[in-house]
Amino acid sequence: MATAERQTAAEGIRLTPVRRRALEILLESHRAMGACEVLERLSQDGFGNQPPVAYRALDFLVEHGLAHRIQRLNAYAACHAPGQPHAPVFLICRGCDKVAETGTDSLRGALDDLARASDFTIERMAVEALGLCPACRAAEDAS
Amino acid sequence: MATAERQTAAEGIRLTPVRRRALEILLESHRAMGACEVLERLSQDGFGNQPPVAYRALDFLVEHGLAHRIQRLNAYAACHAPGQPHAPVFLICRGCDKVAETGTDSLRGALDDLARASDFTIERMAVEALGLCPACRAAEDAS
DNA sequence: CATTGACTTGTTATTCTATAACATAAATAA
DNA sequence: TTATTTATGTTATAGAATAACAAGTCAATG
Repeated sequence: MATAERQTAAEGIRLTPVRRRALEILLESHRAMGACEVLERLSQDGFGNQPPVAYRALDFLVEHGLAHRIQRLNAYAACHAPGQPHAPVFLICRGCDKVAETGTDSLRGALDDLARASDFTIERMAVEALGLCPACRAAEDAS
Repeated sequence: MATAERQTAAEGIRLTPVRRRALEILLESHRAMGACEVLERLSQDGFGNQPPVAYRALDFLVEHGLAHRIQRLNAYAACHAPGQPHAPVFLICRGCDKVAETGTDSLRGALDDLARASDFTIERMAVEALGLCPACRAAEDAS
């Protein structure tokens, strides 16, 4: 959160009350949340209760690298390493729906090579893996 | 298409008329298509004209590796290398919406390493990169 | 201070995407 | 044949996202 404040201040963009609260909500939950879920929380705190309120705040966060959008789940999650450029990898558990964010330099390297080879300019990317986290795998093996 | 027939026959699954036609439609278009777009074509060919008709056929194709789902576009595209296991990478041009499917072994290696390190069982994954294809970049630079 | 212009928020309405649930029909197995 | 599974068609509904407009806020300039 402090990082987010520093970053927005440095870039001269405005972390307004709704946006700030939306980020806090994502950070507090420690998981990916749907826009409607975020909206519900926002409206409880006195902000508007129509979809655009949530979508605009979330879009802003994604736009400025403070949050990620998990396409597969139609959900959003706070970025755990804002500021520094990275090729985030999301490990999505189909058992409990938890999302872990990781990433490696070797992956980034492989992607950069690929972009060079195909002459494609990559501006933004996401790697989403669906599977089972250790806990859910254990549960499934047991049954 | 011939590959698809061989594969379904080998696996003992049924490539029924709707499914077959859906795959043909994807193959003919050489691009990613929305479910509704596919539905329209299917209904023109005498199949049902309600959403589930398209979604079921497309889900089947994705399930069996004959097509991919491009999350970012809410669209589907035929797989260009069905059968063999791969970590497909989609290069999505934000200018013309064309989608190129590539992939490298080094990428797959990096992802496998990641999965091992986090003890996460990856069952399925997709890498989607958004950016500009050579043609659209040239057009943008010119303006 | 007043006013301009850019940005932000709230609201209404609508569009697009996807699935649940059920009835019917076809294919496979016993 | 009969039973069982699998697939299709249809109705209805749920879920996700955006367009368009009105109103408010804010900083900067004259």
